[in-house]
Amino acid sequence: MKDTDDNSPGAREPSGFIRQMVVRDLASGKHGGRVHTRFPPEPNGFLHIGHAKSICLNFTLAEENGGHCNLRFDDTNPLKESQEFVNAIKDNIRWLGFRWHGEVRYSSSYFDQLYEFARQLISKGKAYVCALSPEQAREYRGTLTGPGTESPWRDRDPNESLDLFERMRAGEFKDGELSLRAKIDMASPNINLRDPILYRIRHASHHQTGSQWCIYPTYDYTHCISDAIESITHSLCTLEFEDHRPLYDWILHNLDIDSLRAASDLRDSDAPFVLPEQTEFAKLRISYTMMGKRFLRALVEQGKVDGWDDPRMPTLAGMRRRGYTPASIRNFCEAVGVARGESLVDIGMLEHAIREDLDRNTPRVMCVLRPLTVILTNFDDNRVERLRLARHPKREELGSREVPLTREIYIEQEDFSDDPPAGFKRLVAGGEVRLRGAYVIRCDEVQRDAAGRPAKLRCSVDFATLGKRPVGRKVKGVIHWVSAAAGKKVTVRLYDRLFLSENPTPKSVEEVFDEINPDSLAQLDGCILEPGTLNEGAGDRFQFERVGYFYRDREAAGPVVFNRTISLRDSWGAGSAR
RNA sequence: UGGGGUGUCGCCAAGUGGUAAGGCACAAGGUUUUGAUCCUUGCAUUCGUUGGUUCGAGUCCAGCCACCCCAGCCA
Repeated sequence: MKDTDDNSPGAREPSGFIRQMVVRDLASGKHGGRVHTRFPPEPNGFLHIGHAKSICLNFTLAEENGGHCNLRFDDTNPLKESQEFVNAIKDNIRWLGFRWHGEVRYSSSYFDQLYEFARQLISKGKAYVCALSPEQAREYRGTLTGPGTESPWRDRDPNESLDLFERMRAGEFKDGELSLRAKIDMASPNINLRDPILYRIRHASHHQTGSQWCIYPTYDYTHCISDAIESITHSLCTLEFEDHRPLYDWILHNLDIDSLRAASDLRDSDAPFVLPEQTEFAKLRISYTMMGKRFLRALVEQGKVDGWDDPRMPTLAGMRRRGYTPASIRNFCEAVGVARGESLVDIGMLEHAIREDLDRNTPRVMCVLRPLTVILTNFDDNRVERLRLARHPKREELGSREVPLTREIYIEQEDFSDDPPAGFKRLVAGGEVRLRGAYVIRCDEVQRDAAGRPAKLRCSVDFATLGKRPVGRKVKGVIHWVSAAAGKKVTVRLYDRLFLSENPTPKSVEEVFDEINPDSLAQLDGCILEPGTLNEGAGDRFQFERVGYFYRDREAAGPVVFNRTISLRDSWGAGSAR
């Protein structure tokens, strides 16, 4: 992001092991000077901030090196996938601001080719049709410390396997009855090499291919070939696939390289065809957050949250609805970096990224969340004073807005105190405070409700203080306010972290529910917003001065709702959260 | 008792044999009609640990310790 200093002496070396690897590969001409990456989600759920890390990595790596990045749906398991997720994922990636190269890809569109390659492996005696049941296969696989046992079908004649494989495809067998396996090494210390399953029978309809197939290739078999077909150079994935790399390479190296080339996007080009290589990096984990799909799904399905796009969810849809900007998420991913060590990123880094963006780009407006009535006793009853306030304290080019001041206004309940703590610089009985962008007022009288709580303040305005310091005294406090007559009533939703513990690592769905913060959502219905904020063209993102950053929720009809994206930093009264 | 990985400031993270970048957080000052922003300053004699090689080691070697991943016809 900041390597824009092209006139600085000595171009900056890219940092991070993946960027360095690419630079090295480019220098050595390994892939004919190409960088081609891909983001390969399975459409079985919504994307979350962890996926954003991978998206940013793949797309920016290509971008920085004049390469391309494909979007490929890794859709080899029809049981878990759906078109709904395909659409949502495409939408999320576009929202983040990335554009994939060419058409969207699907592993499923390579099914014919994959089938042919499987036949090739069988013919070469590198794969066989096995009749072990899933349970038997597990027993035969052996353990972490002990070798496996070879399948009795392992040395089946290739022609017989070919015939059986064709009949599997034709639908002659039931789910689980037969499978296609690679013939590698049942004694390998790497369990992924103990004759892994390449194809399984699944009489299920697929969101892309319908009922065309009843056998489906596995991830391990599909991924490497799909990468080769798309002439991917750098295949980036997370650490848990490290043990799969030898299998990734085995499959590619046991296929005829010319047949791979002929199936690839490079088939009609002069570019050298080089096999893709897999590189792993650590997944993103964030404190007070949980990314497991299974657990997120449970939250949605059990109604613990409002849906996949609930603003408390770490999904991109949720973060978007919460008010996160694409830039903030991209900056965050850049700040976190990409390494091979498992780490737990402080959620404060995410909060910093969104505040940084919003502080710079968001117009200011006033909104009173919990109103307390104030009567300006020396302000004429039907007078409306139209004040001009800057939309942004540092960016004049953002212009100004008109804010009406009237005799009756609202201020924040917590900006008045009967019993002020040390250092309190807001309003107290007999004390003075500045109304933001307007006058200094003095609280002359406190009217109370039946319970003795302040219900209405009667204050007098010092008319000599508009844009000027009061003479003869210092008034430190500045509070926000809204005209009672002109203000708009809106609903505000305040969000807090969804999980209580810093590192939620549930084992079961029940444990997830135990981790939920009961106060993660507070809805306030009687908030009073500065008029003009709801006008056409005013935008959806604002800083409510002294309160936080808010995003207008357009999902629901009915009353106007603002979601709090993030509070302002608050160095006053660290413990006393609003 | 198998295999594959990782250990640098409270949290991320650069660093690839020449004497510990940066960001977040935190602390202290300054500016301020947002207790915000902004600015300044401070914040690892030390890189899991013990030895070794070297003029010199976070970087090389060996041992030890800790943590993560792998036994789906999931991805």
